Amino acid sequence: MTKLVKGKQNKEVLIEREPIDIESFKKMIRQMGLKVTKQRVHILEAMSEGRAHITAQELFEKLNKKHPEIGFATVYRFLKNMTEHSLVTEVRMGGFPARYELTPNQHHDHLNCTRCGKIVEFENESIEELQLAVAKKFKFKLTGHVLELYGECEQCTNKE
Amino acid sequence: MTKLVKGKQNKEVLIEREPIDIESFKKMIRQMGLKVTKQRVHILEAMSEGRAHITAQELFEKLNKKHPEIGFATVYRFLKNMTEHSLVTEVRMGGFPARYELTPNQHHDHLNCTRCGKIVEFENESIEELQLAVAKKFKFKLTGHVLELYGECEQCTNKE
DNA sequence: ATGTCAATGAAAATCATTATCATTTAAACT
DNA sequence: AGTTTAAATGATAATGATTTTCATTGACAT
Ligand SMILES: [Mn+2]
Ligand SMILES: [Mn+2]
Ligand SMILES: [Zn+2]
Ligand SMILES: [Zn+2]
Repeated sequence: MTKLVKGKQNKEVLIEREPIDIESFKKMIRQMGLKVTKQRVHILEAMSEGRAHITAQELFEKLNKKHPEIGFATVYRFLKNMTEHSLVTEVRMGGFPARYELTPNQHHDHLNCTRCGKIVEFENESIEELQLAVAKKFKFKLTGHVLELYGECEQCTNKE
Repeated sequence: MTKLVKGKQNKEVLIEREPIDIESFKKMIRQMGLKVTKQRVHILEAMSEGRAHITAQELFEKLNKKHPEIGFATVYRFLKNMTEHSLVTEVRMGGFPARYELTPNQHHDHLNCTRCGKIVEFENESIEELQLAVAKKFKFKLTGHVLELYGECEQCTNKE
């Protein structure tokens, strides 16, 4: 069953992202070997505007306003498609529902405020290198990693 | 409903862990402000022997053999208690069920083989320091982090 | 030994996500 | 432009992990 609950819209500190037009969206869909449907284009539009890290539920609710004809199964399905094709990155924080973002050119990890939900994107080349060194030490072929930092942001620390 | 399915028992490369006796288990339970029950002692016993990183289901099934009177609600409940008291550490890999381990003295992160499920524990002081630096840069008070490396272990790479 | 309140276990509920399936539709082909 | 057909959709049911409920049991302070 589908809830329609408002999630608080918290701040994000994002790395640069270039805007994308409808034609590019269609191209992206074709590149995945999928048919171009209005639902898929609308999903990509919705993801490219507003909050970068969005849950499937939030995305469905956002879409539901302008395009009530889109079912949430389609949202989940297409998010999965895009994740498999690395067009979208799935971010899991703790045991919470997965959040999704259009994969930017630049790799990054996340710093999360456990009080207000603020998300900061960062990249640290030294950490990346050290990760490779660790994998090498144990003779692993490194294919991916998850680095999530948790803490309290400045505003939350001050306002208490 | 409760399944009784065998999960494959994969290798682990663990940091040192000192064995714990029943009296210590009881002490741990009392320190959490909880009553000492046989169920809780049995859960701690089961966790201290065998695979270090175990799911709630696996733990329940393991216990079920010797102590069929223990319900899985109790297993979940006590794991949650212990996690909140940092006696147990919850490890989440991808979208898979959470795994639990008795928190060792030494902090560590994990390197996982995505083929065979092998888990290697490691600690890297330089990465820890760099994480602090990142948090500081964004004026966050760092309270925790998740670092999981994914890859293919040597054996899996060879046997393909 | 007794009383009290926490703990337990069976079962139902919840939450996120995935699968099913009848219907619609994109797009390849006349 | 009309026909064909497999892919896509959306309503709904199903799933899997975890949590909650609630009647009963048990730990432990007195
Ligand atoms: Mn991001
Ligand atoms: Mn570990
Ligand atoms: Zn904050
Ligand atoms: Zn392996």
